[in-house]
Amino acid sequence: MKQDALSRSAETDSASQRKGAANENVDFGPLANWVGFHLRLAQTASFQAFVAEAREIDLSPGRFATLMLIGRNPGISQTALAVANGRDKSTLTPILEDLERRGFILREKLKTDRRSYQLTLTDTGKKMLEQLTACAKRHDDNLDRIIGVKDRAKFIKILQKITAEIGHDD
Amino acid sequence: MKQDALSRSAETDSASQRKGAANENVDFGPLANWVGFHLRLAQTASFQAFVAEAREIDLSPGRFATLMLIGRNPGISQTALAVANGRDKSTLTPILEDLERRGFILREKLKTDRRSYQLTLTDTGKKMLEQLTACAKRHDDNLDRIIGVKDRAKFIKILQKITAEIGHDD
DNA sequence: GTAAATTAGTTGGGTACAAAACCAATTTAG
DNA sequence: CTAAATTGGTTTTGTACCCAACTAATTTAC
Repeated sequence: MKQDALSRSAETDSASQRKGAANENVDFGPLANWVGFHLRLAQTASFQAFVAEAREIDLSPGRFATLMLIGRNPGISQTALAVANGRDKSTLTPILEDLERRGFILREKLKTDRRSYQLTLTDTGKKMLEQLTACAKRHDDNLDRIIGVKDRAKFIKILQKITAEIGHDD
Repeated sequence: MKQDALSRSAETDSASQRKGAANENVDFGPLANWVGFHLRLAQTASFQAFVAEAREIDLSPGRFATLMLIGRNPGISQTALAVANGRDKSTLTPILEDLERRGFILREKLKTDRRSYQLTLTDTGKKMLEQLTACAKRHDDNLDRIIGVKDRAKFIKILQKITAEIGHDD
């Protein structure tokens, strides 16, 4: 029920004298019931799976969300993009540079405010976004299968609630 | 229903002439329904909140899980620890070095297999673990309040299912 | 026995991220 | 209009992570 890469090695391992700290027998203590811990594990796993799914295309999940947000909000600024994306604006600098270099996006200075950029997708970018969308859909269908259609909405709602409310010690 | 960290800043921001790409009006497109995206946002938020909660103590969530696992499984090896922790063993190298340097853990070579280390907590380490446990409990209670006691078990179960099943394309 | 394969841990190279300090353009106060 | 504050974006610095290549210890094959 909880086989990771580990159980494989335990089975492969004919010698049973594993010294008390093998995989299945690890005691997680209170960790086993802590949301944050499982959140991290699930996020990591899902991320990895996405990367695998999108292996043929050479664009990470982070890039994907970025493209999607630009596609949906043409003219968006880097700061707004960062906020929507839940990342620091400084994180976006190299990502956007890369996306521009690869010809997926355009960065035009605003006439009215020459500090800020106006981000839009190029045609190539739009094509890429379509590919990625298909790919992400496959990935998400997988998640659907695992979560179950019935619980999905509720699950997402809880995730959103966590994002919105935690740390905002109201 | 979908306020992120963003809405806060939008409220703080008295000037309402945000130029069309502000926070609330961002169109997330299909992203809004994708589990992976929300998983990332929630994980990041939860992580940040933990760090804030544990600010007085100077130990990150990752360190915390590591300490807990060693405390619960004295003598565990670095590799087993990495697996349980869902991280690469190479990631643990500097972390364990740090924990050892700070006097929280002991790393003893096994007599029977001089390649591997046997990890245990020192008394200081045990004290620290207790502090952290209390701190993590506060953090988790917060999450509890957000998720609701009723849904918590189910939520965790789904997270585990994702961790276990995704990528194992059966 | 020695050679090949395996295993525990480390090192090096690279990505993704945040925080703080910074620059330049713009707005606000006086 | 000028000085101060604010804002959009970049740079720098530091952490956390993975992967692939490596070393040393141990096991397996012959």
